[in-house]
Amino acid sequence: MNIKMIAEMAGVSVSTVSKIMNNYSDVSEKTKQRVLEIIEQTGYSPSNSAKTLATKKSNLIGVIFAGELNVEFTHPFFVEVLNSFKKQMGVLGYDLIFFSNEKFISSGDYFARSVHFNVDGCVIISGQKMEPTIRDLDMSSIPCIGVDLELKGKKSGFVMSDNFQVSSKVVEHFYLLGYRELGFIGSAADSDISNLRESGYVKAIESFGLTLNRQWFVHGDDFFEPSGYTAMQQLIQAGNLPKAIFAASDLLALGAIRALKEHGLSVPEDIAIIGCDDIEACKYTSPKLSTIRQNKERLGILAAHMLYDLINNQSGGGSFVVEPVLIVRESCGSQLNTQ
Amino acid sequence: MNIKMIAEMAGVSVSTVSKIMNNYSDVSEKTKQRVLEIIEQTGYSPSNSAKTLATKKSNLIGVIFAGELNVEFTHPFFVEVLNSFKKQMGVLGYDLIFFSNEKFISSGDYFARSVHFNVDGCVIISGQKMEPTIRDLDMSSIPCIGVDLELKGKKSGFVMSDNFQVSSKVVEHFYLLGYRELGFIGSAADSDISNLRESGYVKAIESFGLTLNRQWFVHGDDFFEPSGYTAMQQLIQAGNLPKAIFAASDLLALGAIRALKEHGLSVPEDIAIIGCDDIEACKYTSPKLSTIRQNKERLGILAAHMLYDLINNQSGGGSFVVEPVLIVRESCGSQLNTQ
DNA sequence: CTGAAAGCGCTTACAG
DNA sequence: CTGAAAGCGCTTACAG
Repeated sequence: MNIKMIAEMAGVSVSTVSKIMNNYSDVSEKTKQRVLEIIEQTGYSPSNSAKTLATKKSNLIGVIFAGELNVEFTHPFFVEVLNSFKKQMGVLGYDLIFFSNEKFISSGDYFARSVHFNVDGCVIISGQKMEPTIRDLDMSSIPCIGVDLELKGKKSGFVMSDNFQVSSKVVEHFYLLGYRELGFIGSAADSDISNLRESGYVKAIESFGLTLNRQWFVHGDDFFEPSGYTAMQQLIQAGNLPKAIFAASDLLALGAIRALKEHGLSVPEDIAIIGCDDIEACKYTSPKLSTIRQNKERLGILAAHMLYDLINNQSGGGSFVVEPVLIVRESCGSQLNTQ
Repeated sequence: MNIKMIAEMAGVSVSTVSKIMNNYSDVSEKTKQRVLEIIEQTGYSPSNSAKTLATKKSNLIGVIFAGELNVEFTHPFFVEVLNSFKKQMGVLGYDLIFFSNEKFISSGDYFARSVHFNVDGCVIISGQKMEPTIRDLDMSSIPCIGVDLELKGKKSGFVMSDNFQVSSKVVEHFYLLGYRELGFIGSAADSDISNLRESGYVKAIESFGLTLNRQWFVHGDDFFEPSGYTAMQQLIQAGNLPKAIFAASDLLALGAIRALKEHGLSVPEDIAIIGCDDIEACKYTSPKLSTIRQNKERLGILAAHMLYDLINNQSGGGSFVVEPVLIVRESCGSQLNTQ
């Protein structure tokens, strides 16, 4: 079934059918109805490849997770941003394509893949370690939006959480609850996100006039639970513990709590803990984990709208920062101190 | 940059370049090297739409989540199967496309979307309620693989967990631990998966010669935590509690545990519980949740290979069943009884 | 071993 | 308001 067959069935030319499919106004209402009816009956759907070839627009958005391969869909942050991005992009008339073909000329070449598929734009979500080839895409003429990733290209923009606020909200909360001795558990030294949170934390501690004690700052190898466990053990072995700890991820926080429990210490009575990310498990642990939530839905929606504007030349990029929110549950000791 | 420009730069014809790109053998090694070098230098990547138009093969696989819209990426099962499917499909040379465009003629028409994008095949993952339009795709000539979804078309196949075994492993485990009074918490009456697990559970109870007591079978409105909580409350109110309960999802199990705790009952001492799915939270709750895990990675890999074979006419469909595995943690009371 | 030409299914000036 | 024709960038018989 193609446009030629529809044209024949309706007794009109191919051009006329095309015009009708694309909402041109210079077609008589009569022929329009007739053709539309046939399209309806036959269930005809125009070939996207032919259309893309003729127009250079594919209505496809490339989705890229700039980090370790094949963890994307199990990455809680990515997945939620993506969900809201997809929904919004769908409303705007676009479908999503994921690059996974490993037979590709050079598998990390996102720019080549983007021209290969003629995508109208790309969304790039920041993962653990960024691949350098992302820059080629960023600098190209293909519209790109970074999520938690600072893109600088002429046709690029980005959205991110206010990472300074992430940490500053934690410090403020600890401060108001009366904690003065604050520790930190981060990921590896080469993690941008962890470093951003740590430096924001340090700045906030200083701006609250608290004493910064580096011996309470420890780091794991990644953002996962065992790293938090090991990091906390270091702290315990060292002897002198802080009263409250901010962990750069919920899993790190959970690992820390496990280590604490094993040493007969309780959270939040002996030590208060706040995590980061608000993963599903926070609600079901004991104590329930207080955490910082990024507004992932908003991040996704903003990314979609910015990308749309970039594609349609309605904006020259730029960036949006969205405010994180502190979720108070049990592990920070709020109830403890307000009782 | 297109094939014509490459041809001119190399001083050969477009046909020759095409042959080289597609690994035809009837090209001299000399010209082949020259052309390859130019391709390398220019970073040329052939247009997918032109290629698709000419060959009717897109190297694209449509990914469909047959259920409520826009929950897909936050669905733990979907996401893990997809991760492994994507990886395997990538190795086989395919990319993935997600249908989200809501401006499409009729947004639920998966068949039309599939021809629109000329996908080589589709993977359909079973969600809560299946949309009837899935059948059109199933019955079409487009290769399809269902995951946890029985497809019947000539060019279709499916992979699924052995749902009878899911329940039967639970009953066996309970039995060996000495529990004789077994309850069940399911989702709504129209959920296929919940029903499958329930009937398997009933069959297993009977085959172990245990007494089936329907008053210990309760249902929530969905698979989420609050439903488990409410269902458990019903059971508690009714007075007479079973000694062990199998919940059709981990979240239902977690809700049930919360209700139990609130009534001063403890798990597994007063009542043992096994969930289903093995979500991440299981490891971090207290007690840690015993559960049944579907082999999602295997499901994804199998789906990819079957789809590949279907696309390349190397098989006529069929189905694979993969064995679920019981993950013993704390909530089932294993330690309790073996001490 | 190489190349000219038709064809895939659309869109878009352009002529009428 | 309608249609003929060129063109988008590939592939593939086919001729040489």
